[in-house]
Amino acid sequence: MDKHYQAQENEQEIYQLWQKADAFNPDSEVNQKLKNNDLPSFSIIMPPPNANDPLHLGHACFITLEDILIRHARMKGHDTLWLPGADHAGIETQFVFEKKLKKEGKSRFQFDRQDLYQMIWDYVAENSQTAIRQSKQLGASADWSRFKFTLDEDIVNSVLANFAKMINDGLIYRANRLVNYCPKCGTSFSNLEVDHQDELGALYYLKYGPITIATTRPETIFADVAIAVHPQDKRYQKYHGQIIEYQGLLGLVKLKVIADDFVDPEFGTGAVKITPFHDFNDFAFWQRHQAELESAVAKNELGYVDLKESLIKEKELSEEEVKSPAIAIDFSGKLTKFTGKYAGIKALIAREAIVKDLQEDNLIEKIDNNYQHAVTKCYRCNSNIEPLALPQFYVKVAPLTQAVLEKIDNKALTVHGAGYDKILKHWLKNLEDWNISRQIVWGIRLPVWYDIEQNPNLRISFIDKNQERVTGLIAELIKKYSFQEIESGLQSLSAPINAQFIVNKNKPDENKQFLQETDTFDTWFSSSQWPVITLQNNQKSDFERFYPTTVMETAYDILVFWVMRMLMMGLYLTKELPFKKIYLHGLIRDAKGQKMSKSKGNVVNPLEIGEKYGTDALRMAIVIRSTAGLDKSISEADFKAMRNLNNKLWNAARFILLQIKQDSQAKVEVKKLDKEFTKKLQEIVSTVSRNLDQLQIGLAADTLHNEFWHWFCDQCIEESKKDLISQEKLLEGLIVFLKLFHPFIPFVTEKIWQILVAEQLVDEPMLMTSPWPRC
RNA sequence: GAGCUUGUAGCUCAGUUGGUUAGAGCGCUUCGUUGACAUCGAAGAGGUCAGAGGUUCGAGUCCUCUCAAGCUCACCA
Repeated sequence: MDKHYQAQENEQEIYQLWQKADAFNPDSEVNQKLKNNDLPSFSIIMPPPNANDPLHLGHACFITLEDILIRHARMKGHDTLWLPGADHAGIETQFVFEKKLKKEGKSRFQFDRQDLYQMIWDYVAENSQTAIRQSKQLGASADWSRFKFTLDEDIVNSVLANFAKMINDGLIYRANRLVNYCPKCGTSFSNLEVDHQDELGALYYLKYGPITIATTRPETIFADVAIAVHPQDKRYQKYHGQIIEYQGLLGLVKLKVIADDFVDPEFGTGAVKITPFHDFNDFAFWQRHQAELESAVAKNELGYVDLKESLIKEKELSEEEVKSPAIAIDFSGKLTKFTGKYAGIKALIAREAIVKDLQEDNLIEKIDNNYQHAVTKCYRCNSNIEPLALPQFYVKVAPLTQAVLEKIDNKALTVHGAGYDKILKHWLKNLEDWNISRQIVWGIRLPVWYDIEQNPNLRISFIDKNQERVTGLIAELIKKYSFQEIESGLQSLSAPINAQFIVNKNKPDENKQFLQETDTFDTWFSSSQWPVITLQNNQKSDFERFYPTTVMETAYDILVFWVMRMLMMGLYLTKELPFKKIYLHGLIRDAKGQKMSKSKGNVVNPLEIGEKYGTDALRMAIVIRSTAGLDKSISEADFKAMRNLNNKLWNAARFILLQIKQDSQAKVEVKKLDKEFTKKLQEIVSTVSRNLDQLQIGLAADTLHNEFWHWFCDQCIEESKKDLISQEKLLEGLIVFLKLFHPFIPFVTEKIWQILVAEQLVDEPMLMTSPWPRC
């Protein structure tokens, strides 16, 4: 044996040893032999990394924690499965791909959806093997033969079938509401995917005839329908129910004054403009007061009536548009025809022009330029989110969250991680319906079909055979283009809220002209079913054998995105929660406790650390003294210290082997401290086992480290030199420590074990599939 | 506005159902070590466990309040 343990030389070889024995697969011979049929199965579904992501410390963290639990369970004799996978990560991936297109001077609008999908598929395929290869480098003992990707055909079929089931059960419905729309990303987001940032902006006090209102968004005034005031506010009581008139920027404006106690009389002037299609509060107001407002809007008695009148005359307005409130901003973030001369200008730029014109017309009372308020931002690209009306599919969450809450109250679930059980419950009690439609290509397309004869008002855009982009209503376009040309070049489709549709995996009738919905599912809609559908689409008995899974281990920051939704969907689909325990780990921070980020330049690459100090050192540094739910700082010194631990283990083994070889003829003799030694060793086994059973992984690692170094090495080995402890006991101790350490530092322990095998000092051919010490 | 979490050695953090003298790594001081390991060992300095009160035979651990830091959600016309 070398004087120092050389991690780099051994790791690959050892991983191959395990793979050759098929030791990750619960069905393999080695594992069947190890299995204790009295114990329940033990399974973990690996959080699927984004197929496009290179590995970072976050991955290293979950791989290490899960691998520890899995290796421990396997050695204990559970029927053990760790099922790996990858996620297509819809918006994330399409966003990265579009950036790449932009660099090449191209845009997604140049391609029809089939071509775009294929291009992204190829791009992802290039990178997706990297994550698998790197996970293996970290020692992950996952069963790669059961690997699943969210866009695998069988997985997609399950997601589609479950969508149909939910439609039938009345758990999914289509509704036309305001959504969080990012004009830059070109898609809507759920409430969980937007950020609120405080910004210094301006609050404009605009003169609406006799009433002055305060607003931050003057560019939306063209879509106003009413003014809201507080019912008790004496200043405005004489106007309740009245229609006020004044000369606005683009002619005559008529607005109805309505009392509603959502208005704060202390704020601004106590009067608010109501713009239903550009603000969530105003939309809710519109729904509350629709009876009072709708017919007046339809008869063009509210809003910028002159402007609308001229649009009607010029036949620029469809019947449907006349009947509902105006829309001032479109999905590209530009102003619409309802804004007259400002049409086609981007919202923020138009705001400046409009404010200037309002000032010239003396329609601004004052401007407060020091107004601090929260602006909603796209979590992906940080653009301003535009609340826009769009028909979307929603999951009705109340029945699902209720069922989960009942299970939690019945103690069917334990959450490990600083207070996150309470946070989970809070979310389940307050969750709003979930918008699952996304206007992107990279994802699972909704199995929803529109017959174009029944739905002449479908608004579509497609690439024609001359590679030109064409946009319009299907009823008009079908006169000029063949159905086939439209369908094959289709980019996007927007169906009105009253559209008739059929839910079916394939086109419902080949003889009719059906177009498929172009929206794709929110990535989390498929991931929320992950534990169920990965097991259902694997080996025949996997679902019965491994569901519900034992532990869901993941970072706390995706508790609500993923874990909560898996609970809801898993319970709905199978009548059982998808896991019994949740273990949430924290973020890994740098030595100063700062978040790692590319811009700060403090990102640690786990593979570089692995090369420098060994994968075992990396793994041990990540978990030792870590606590569920709390962040952990790691510095270079920590990796070094753990490298030293591995070397210490190596040298302890080397010493014991040297002694045994030297005195190979010596008689077996009981020494003075042998009995005490055995007792203490037993205590360590039971402490570490208990820690691991209770998911106290950081504590288990700390216990092992201290007992091995300061008791076994500093005391026992020294005592054996004084002839107080026998060699047999030391060897026994080494074997026990190798087993206890193996889940944490699998490579160095297995390497030492292989040396013991060669010296015929142990019976089991592999440490990985040897039984856990009895306690 | 509401909720959650954290506060222990110079730094980063453990501390298991409340139970001897509160631990580890790194750093610091002194000494040692040519036969396991300098990737080492021995000895040591360094802690009013944020503060105050309470429960208890006994509190770093449980309860209440205060202070400080961080995170999340909601509102913001």
